[in-house]
Amino acid sequence: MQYNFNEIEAKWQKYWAENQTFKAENNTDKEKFYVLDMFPYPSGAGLHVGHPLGYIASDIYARYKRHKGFNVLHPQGYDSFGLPAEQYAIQTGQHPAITTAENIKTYRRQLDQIGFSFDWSREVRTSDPKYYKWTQWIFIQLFNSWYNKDADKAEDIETLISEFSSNGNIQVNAVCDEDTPEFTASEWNAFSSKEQQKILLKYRLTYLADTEVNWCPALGTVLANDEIVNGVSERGGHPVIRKKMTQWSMRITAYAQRLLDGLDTIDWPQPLKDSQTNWIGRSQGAEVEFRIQNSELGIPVFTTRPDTIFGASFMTLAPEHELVGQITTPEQKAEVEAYVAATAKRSERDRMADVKTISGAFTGAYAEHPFTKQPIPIWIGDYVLAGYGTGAVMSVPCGDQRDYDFAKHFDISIPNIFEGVDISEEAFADKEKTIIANSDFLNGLPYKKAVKTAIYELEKLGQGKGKVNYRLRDAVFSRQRYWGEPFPVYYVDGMPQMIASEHLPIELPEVEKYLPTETGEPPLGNATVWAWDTQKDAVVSNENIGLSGAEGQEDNGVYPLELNTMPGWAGSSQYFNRYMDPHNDDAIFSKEAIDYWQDVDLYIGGSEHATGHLLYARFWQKFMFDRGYVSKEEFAKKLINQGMITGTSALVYRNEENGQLISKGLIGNLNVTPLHVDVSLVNSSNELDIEELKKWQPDFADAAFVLEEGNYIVGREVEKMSKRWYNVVNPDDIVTEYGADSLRLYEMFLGPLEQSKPWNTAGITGVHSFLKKLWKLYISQSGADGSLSGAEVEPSPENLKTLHKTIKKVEEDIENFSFNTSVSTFMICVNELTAQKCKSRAILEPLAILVSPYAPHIAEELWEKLGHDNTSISKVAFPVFDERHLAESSKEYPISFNGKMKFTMPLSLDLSKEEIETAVMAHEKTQQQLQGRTPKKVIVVPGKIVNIVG
RNA sequence: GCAGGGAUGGCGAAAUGGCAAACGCAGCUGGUUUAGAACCAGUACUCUGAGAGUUCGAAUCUCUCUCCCUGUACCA
Repeated sequence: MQYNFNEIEAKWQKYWAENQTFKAENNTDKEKFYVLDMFPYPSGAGLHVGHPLGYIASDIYARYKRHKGFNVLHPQGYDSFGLPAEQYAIQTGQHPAITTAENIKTYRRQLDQIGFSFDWSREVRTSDPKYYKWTQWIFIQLFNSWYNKDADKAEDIETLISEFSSNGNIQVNAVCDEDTPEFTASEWNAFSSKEQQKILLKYRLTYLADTEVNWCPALGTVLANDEIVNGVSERGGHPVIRKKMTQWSMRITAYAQRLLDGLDTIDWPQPLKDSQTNWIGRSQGAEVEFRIQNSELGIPVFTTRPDTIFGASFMTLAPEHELVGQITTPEQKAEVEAYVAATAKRSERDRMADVKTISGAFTGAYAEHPFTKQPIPIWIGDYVLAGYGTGAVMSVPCGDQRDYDFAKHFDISIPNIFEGVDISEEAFADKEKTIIANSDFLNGLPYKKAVKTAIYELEKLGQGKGKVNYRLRDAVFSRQRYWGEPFPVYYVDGMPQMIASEHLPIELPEVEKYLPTETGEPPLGNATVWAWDTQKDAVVSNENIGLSGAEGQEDNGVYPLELNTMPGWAGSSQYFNRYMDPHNDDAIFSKEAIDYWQDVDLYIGGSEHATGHLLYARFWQKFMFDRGYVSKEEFAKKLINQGMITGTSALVYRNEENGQLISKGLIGNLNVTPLHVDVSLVNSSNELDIEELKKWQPDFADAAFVLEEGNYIVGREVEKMSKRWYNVVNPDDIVTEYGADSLRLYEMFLGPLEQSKPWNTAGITGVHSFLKKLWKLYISQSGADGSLSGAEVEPSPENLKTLHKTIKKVEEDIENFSFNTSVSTFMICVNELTAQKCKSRAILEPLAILVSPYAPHIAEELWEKLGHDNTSISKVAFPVFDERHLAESSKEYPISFNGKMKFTMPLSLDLSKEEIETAVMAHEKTQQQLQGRTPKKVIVVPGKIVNIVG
């Protein structure tokens, strides 16, 4: 009976679906285990073989945990809002919901045929109103919260309002906008409602603020930084300008320190933690106030080196700094304005690319040194960024290379404040070796002490204090897009109002076209039914909008709704918790569900989400924790980044002399151009199928080929899997030809999970023939019914030894996520058992269970053949390793001389060190090696090795 | 520039202080057999990027260098 994988796989996939084999229960005494994949964006291209790698690994782990008796939650869903569907809609007029639904269908079919043990009853789609209802709900919770620094957590905005009305904001220690004014309780109570709302926005965890964006007038849209190339739009090459727009932002900066500290509590890859750490960018130093001469103004600067304050010979402001206009002297005005204008014209990208050119302008103004009271010239320069720190620096040329270069370029003095250091060529920035000189009270102090003293003296003067600065900025949360979550927000008199949670979801309105409006409003500006009626609590036609807010007009309670939508990361920031209770219409999840499932035990996905999704999700989780909705401050205990599967492109070489295609081995010194050809045209020996190539692209139909030994040998190149290089391998083809179990095994067999590795379809025959051997081990080839003969015989000690060393290795491998070595172990095991002609049920049953996480279809079929009718192998207990079967009485000891192994000899494991030494020394080969010399030393490691030195 | 990861047969890799290259692909030899293929038996290659150190013993630990990948950057 043949191993008919197509039939077997279809049969068991149907069985699992019909029996809901992998449905996780919320009410059970079993211990929980939550295995999660990063859910995919369903793109139109479908899956290639690189995509399922992480899913296969997590599926193996989930199946293993079920065998181990856990109640496993292993859900899957779709991150289905996003740009490609919208762009397709702009081009074709097709509603993104339709394209998205079609793509999901393809994804589901492709995922199903690989045999994943997902609990599909819990599927979520971020673009489903039933799902985004809760994304909108979280937004409202954020709006209704502020960050209390004293409690170090988010609290209900009502607690802040009551504090304001009884004590004002003087004693409030909150994370808020820089420009928040101070007020007393009576002042607060005297404010108009609108004024109060404006002030509260400065505290809310999501707030409206003016933000600089990249606006492309020709395309009528905001562009992300990566959509701009050389200052013009990537698409169309239109100019892009910086524009201030009112946008929703998330006060993630409130959580900067906790996001940093939390990293120590989770088992995530170090590179990922490092990029989050860098992204948050904590730096410790001081804020120093420099007063401007002949002026009331002061300029605060942030520095990590307050110890070098006596070396500050000038100040530099970012050209965009708000004080530039006010402090510039009439004589310098023309130069400064020209410089500011020139900088504004340069794109971010230009500025970043060109860091070598030094430019700047003198404002004519002077600041006063806090200690020496000497005048310090104030310059502007584009090496100072408006968005970091205070947008101004105290320039210490002797201690900072950029300041040094600037000073040299503009001939500003470079005082040396370091003991025994030569600064004639470059700045000196080694903190550890720093001894301060020429600095009054700091003279002779090393770096750390000098910093402390400098801060102490600044505080005494009232011109500075110790400060921690973060690179992390608040996250802009508005997008001028159609295909995203609408905000549950309407505007009364320009102030944002939240729609009450019970009226959610606010569903995306229909629009005629998915482009921005002619007046430059986002696509939702095209919607005609997009106003909120506060009487009916419903979305109504825009025509009903009253003349609300206008002086003397009657307010009919119908207001315009927000036109922006939420960014891609909104839907993915709490989806892992929604899986716990995905159909709950009354709450994002029930308390029982979150209490039981708690958090993700294992999260597998790509490292490209390091500073996006994974940072925002941690932020929202901490917020949900503060507000008491979840019990874990970190949502995923362990995270693994699977590596990328790269493609192995195939290349033919065109001789530029005569246009002939030259086989790779014959190129020599010829001038050739490599051309990509489809990988499916090449066999495992790199031989090209010339006839198929001619059919594949007409360009090759008449080409002449220069062969070596009768074949055309292609070149190979490992590149990213992409249509462009004709190296994409579709899992559907692999499944049809070799089966899902072969695909699963092969993806694991390729190499360590976290490593990037090239795909080469040729190698799959190895694991495929392993499966055939496994099948043969169980199924008698002669018996027509495929019955197992001799299954009841007692296993031999040899059989048991093979089985138990396999159990041990496979269990260790799964726990260590070393799936590639498990596959080798299975191969060795089956090779051994085949050689032993093992037919014993006591061996074959546990082996089927061991294999089942990796190759579940064949395992189910063999389990059934072993007589377990109509039951799934998926929840059978994992075999228990028994050391007794591995017990050995003797070992083949390697005998080495000065560390080089010369021969082996068998010795009993019961022998003592001395007995081993005696036996080894007595051996004739030892005497041969020594040639009469007496060894200096004999190292005996019982059970391992003997080393003779001398 | 900075941070992180890496370098082992022709290829993917295994071995994390004790017999380097398990397992598989490709190659070679032989056999059974075929329309194509498939299957079985057997087999070679190579000495861990370079250099130094620690050790009885190093692919593995330490240092220096070279090269490759990934991320990130006038961050004060």
